[in-house]
Amino acid sequence: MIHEDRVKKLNKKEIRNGRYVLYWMQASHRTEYNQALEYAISKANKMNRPVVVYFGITEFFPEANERHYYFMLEGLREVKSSLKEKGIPMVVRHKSPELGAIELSKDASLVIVDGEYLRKQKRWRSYVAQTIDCPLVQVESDVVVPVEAASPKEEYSAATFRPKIKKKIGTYLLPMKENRPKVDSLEHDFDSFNIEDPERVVSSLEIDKSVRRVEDFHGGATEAKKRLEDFLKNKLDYYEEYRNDPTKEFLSNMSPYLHFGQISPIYIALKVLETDSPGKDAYLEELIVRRELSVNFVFYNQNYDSFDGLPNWAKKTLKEHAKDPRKYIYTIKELENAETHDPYWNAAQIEMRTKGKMHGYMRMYWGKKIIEWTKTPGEAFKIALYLNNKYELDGRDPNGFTGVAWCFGKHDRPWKERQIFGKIRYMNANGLKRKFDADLYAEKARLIN
DNA sequence: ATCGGCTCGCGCAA
DNA sequence: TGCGCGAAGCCGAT
Repeated sequence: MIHEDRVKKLNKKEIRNGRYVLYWMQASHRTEYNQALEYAISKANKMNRPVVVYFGITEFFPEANERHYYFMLEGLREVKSSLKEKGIPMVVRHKSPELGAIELSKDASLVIVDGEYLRKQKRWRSYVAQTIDCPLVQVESDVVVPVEAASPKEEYSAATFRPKIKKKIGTYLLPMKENRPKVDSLEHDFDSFNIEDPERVVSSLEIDKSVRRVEDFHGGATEAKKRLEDFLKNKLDYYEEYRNDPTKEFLSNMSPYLHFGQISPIYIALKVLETDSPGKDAYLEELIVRRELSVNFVFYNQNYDSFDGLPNWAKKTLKEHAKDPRKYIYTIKELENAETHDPYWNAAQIEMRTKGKMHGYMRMYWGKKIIEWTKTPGEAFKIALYLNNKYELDGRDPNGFTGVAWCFGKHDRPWKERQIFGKIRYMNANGLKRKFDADLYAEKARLIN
């Protein structure tokens, strides 16, 4: 059973007697622990209809480049084959996602879509909801606690959000029974875009190819689970101690997989709870409280991707210091090319550019320094978000928008006023050195550059 | 090494 | 209305 709080009717149209139940896959690129897929299967079984899964690949997805497409396609290839094992066809169309959903809805009894919280995806959903002639039902499948159940409003900080979501976790963090569709529909013949070979697909698409795919991360549910097993076995015990040390490898590295929905946060959390590791609580804090606080931010704050979305005290103090003299001013190109005077900052930028994932601790330092080394905080915000979305495999994620905003005071508190930063929390290289061997980190980056 | 101050707003207790 | 407290802070005093 899928909890009713995950389910939201996006229009008021009636279920009709169509040929199949359509699942428009958008956020959750997986077949395991996918509540939207399960919901579609259970609806279809009740109506004695087959399930059809649809995915639309557009070349115009904002800020997506070869790095993201390749990782996504590796994951989608796996989705297609595991759906096939369940007797479910996956139809891929090479067009804007909402247009294919509308076309395929014409023969559907109803359409299910998974949950997403960003502007563009919300617009696609509402356009489809009003255009099609059957229900569009959203099932939130990439959070432990559905966003509106966790809190009815934008939260001020982790401290205000934590007690609210903690009370709800038990209600939603449950093992899920997976059902097979009763009606096999593989014989249905759909015109589908071939995604067997990610390399070929990427070269055939007219996308931004200036950011190459990475060697360090490969997409797909199998790869995600392999990494999770390694984390639980070898790293979780030391997570609390070493997670803020970027010279070590003690993070779960789940964020790219979570971003594309290739693994479920519920699946991860249940696996973590099966252990008796001392790192459990610290990790679940990140996976659930912090991650879903970021969903709360993008869901309730329409300006999640700009300076305007910051709390008033932060905007005020940053504006008051916008004209303070800067010792260093770098252009976006110099930052992008890791050409600053600061070897630690450069190392972080190189790590992101080369690996597709910057260490979590360095993301804070990295963002703070962009404020310090650009002309205005408004420009700094744009540059930080641009670089984050371009190079991180988990770019464009609620976590990314929230992480950048945090550097500018979101979910944080004021500190002693100083030049440029005002009352925003300041960070400097001494802090890095206090916590880990920063020169080793810089040296490692030099080797991969 | 450790500690208090910095500073705003939330939310609970009263 | 008062008060405690907060993602990773820094900084100066002891």
